[in-house]
Amino acid sequence: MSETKRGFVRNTKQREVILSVLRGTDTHPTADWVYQEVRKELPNISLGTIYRNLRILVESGQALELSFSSDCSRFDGNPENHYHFACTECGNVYDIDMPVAQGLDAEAEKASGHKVMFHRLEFYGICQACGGGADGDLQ
Amino acid sequence: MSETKRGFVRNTKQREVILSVLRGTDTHPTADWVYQEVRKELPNISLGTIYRNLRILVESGQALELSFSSDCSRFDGNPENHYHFACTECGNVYDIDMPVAQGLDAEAEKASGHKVMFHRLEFYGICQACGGGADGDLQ
DNA sequence: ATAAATGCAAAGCATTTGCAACCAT
DNA sequence: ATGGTTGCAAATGCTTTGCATTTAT
Repeated sequence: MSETKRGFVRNTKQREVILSVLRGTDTHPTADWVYQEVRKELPNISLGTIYRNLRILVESGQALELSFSSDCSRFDGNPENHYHFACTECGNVYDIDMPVAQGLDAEAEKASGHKVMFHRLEFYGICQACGGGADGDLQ
Repeated sequence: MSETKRGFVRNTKQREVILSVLRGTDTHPTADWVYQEVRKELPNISLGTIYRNLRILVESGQALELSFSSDCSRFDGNPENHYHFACTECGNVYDIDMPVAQGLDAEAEKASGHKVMFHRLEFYGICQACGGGADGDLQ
């Protein structure tokens, strides 16, 4: 789940262009959009290279991936809005019993100018079962 | 993107069992896990039926789907943690310029007992371009 | 020279969909 | 009887991967 280590990384024209495309937009593009864009400069690049490099950029902290922790949807029988904790180690998702901060919606609405209906909040870290206690502070 | 309207919905044994399986666990199962579980009671049910009914349950507010707004990953060239707004109408994702609430991590850690490293917060609603102004209150 | 990175195509997976049969209303 | 629902299988779409070749070091 966490293959964050990579011996060393070579600089390639492809990765350079991908990163500059990513930095040059605020549209939170999909991999395919990046592909189409990069192709204008490197017509022979392949989608596989886009994916491989996006992953490298995310793992090395140069880009953010916007998606839920899991690669597939998970479902919750409790339809009321509540928060979740996802363990980055084992992938388990837990409910968090803490009050929903409604004030955040108003704050975001003022900051963005968009009509905010609700929000979703997920916490990430190491769960108790994986050795990450709330007060452990192992590292 | 929003096919929330459905003429009327019939009650079926399949949907009943799916909902009870969903209500009977707190593991935030995947569609496939639900499938395996429901199969113990209805051996002939198909995965397609699971997916169709999970969608109905989510659309009718009886269950929650845990996933990012989009069906595919989106990438952000800004690697610093910040919040996003996703329009439920057009699917566009916008950055929100508001301070990251670090206090939330401590609160979640206390409430959950897990070691929290960071959190992700997304707001949902109607963006300005789709007619949802911050003060509009159209409805 | 050496191993990382690429392009290409095939494969993998989660999810959706077309369709004939079925069944709740 | 009507049309929503199902089971099945094929299809779709995003993402990954195997491999021979290229290329940064």
